[in-house]
Amino acid sequence: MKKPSSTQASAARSKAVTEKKPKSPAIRIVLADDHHVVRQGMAAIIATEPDLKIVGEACDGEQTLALCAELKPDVLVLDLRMPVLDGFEVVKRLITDDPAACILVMTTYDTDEDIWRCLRAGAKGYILKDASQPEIITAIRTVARGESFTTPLLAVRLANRATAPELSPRESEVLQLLAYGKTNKEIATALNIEPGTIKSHIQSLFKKLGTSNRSEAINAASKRGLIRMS
Amino acid sequence: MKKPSSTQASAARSKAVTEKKPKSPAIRIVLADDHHVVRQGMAAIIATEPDLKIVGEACDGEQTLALCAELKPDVLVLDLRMPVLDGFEVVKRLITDDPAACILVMTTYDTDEDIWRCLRAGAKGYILKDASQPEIITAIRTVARGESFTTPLLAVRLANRATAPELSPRESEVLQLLAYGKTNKEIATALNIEPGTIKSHIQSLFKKLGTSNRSEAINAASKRGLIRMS
DNA sequence: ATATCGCTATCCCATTTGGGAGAGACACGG
DNA sequence: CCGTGTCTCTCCCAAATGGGATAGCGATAT
Repeated sequence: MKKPSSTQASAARSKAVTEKKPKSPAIRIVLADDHHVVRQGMAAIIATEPDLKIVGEACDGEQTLALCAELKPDVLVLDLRMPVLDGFEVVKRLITDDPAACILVMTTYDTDEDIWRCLRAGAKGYILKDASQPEIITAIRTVARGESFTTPLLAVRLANRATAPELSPRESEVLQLLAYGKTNKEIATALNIEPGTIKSHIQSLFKKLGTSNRSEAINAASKRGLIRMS
Repeated sequence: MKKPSSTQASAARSKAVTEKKPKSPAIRIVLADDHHVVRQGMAAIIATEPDLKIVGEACDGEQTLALCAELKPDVLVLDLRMPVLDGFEVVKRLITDDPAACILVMTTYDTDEDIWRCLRAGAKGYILKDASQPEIITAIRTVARGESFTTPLLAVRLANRATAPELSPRESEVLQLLAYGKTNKEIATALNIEPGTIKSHIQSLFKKLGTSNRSEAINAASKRGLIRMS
C-alpha cells in the first residue's frame, strides 16, 4: 500500500517544510497536533537538536495520513485528540500500511484505555505533554531507532489495565446508554431487546467492572476511558 | 497587600528572565503552565511580537503567585490545570490582592463551570489552547489594556451556564458522593445524617440539574464541571 | 464434535430509588 | 420582625434496580 513519494502535496492546509539535504542523516519528523501552541512548542524543543528535523506539520487526522504517505518520515509525533480523524485511527491505518512505522503518541490527560489501544495498535511510544525537554528528545530518538519508549508512570497503569477483562460489543453499547442516564426500559427500546436482557448485560458489566451499581459503573468506566463524558 | 518589588526570587524552580529596559513600553507577561511544551510554544508565539515580552515563567500555582508578587507583570497568562494550586485559586488570590490585575486564562478541554468561576473571580479573558496565533496575540493585548476578551464560542456556553441555579454546599457534598457511586445509606453515614434526608437533597439536585435519576445527574454534573471524574 | 462465548430471555425476591407532601430548626438579610 | 433559604427529618407508595439461577440459540474456535 506504500504510495511512491512522488505524490503531490494532497493535504488541504498541511505545511510541508521545504527540504534541505541534511549533511548527517537527520531524523525526519512529522508533527501532528491540532493545537498551534503545542506545535510551536515542539518545534522549539526539537530545533535545539541538530539531528532532529521537522519535515511536516498536520493539525488533523486526515492531513496526518496524507503527509505521512507523502513524506515517509522517520518518526510521527502524534496527538491523540484531533479533529476529523482521531489519533487512534491514524495509528491503526498507518500501521496497517507499514507495520514498522515509528509512531510516538503524545497526549495530555488521557485514559489508560486510549493508551492501551494505541500501543496495542502498534504505536512505539507514549509520552505525556508535561514531559521535560530531555524526555521528549529521548523518546523521539528511541522511537526513531524502532525501539519502544513509555514513561515509567504509564507502564504501571498499563499493567493494571492489562488484567481487566474486555467488554463485549453489546456490553459497550449498554454501558454507553447506561452512562447517559437511560433506564433499563429505555436502553431496551433503543437496542430493540427485552428490558430483562438489559439486566443480564448490566450484571455482566458490574462483574467485569467490579462495581455494584450504575453510578459506580459510570465511574469505573469513565476512569478506564470506556466511555467519554464531555 | 502589594509586596514591594524588592522581594527576592522565592519560587523554587521558577525562571525569571533577566530584564532589559525596553525602548518602547512593552507589555510584560508572566506565563504559567505546567507543560513545558506549551510554555515553549507560547514563548515562540509571543516572540513574534516586539511589544510583548515574557518576563517570567511558572509551572505551578505557588510559583505563579510568587512570581506575580515579585514581577508585577502587565498580564498573567494562566493555565487552569496546575499542580499544587490550581488556576482558579490563583485567580482568586491575585484578584484579592489587586482587583485590577489582568489575567488571561488559557485552557484546553475545560468545563463551563471552570470558565464561569474564573471569570466571576475576576479573570479578564479566557481562550482555548487551540486558538490561532493572531487570536492569542489579540487576547493578550486586549487583556493588557484592562478590557475583557472571550472567545465567541465560550460566550454562548456561558450564557447558558448563567441561568443554571447554584447548588447549596450540602447539595454539592451529596452530589460528590452520589457521583462516586455511593448509595443513599452510604452517603447518609458519610455525612452523619438520616438516609431520608439524603433523599431530600437528591430531589433538590434532580430539580436543579433537570434530571430524573442518578446517572443523568452524574452526566449533567460532569458536563457542567460540578464534579470531577478523573 | 465439542466447548466456549456472546446474546437473548425468563422467573423470583429483596433492596434501592424516585416522587410527593409536609414540617421543625436555624441563620441571614431586608 | 419577617421572609427566605438551607438543612434536617418523617410518612407513604410506586417504580426501578440489584442478585441469583437457568437456558436456548448461533457463531467460532479447538
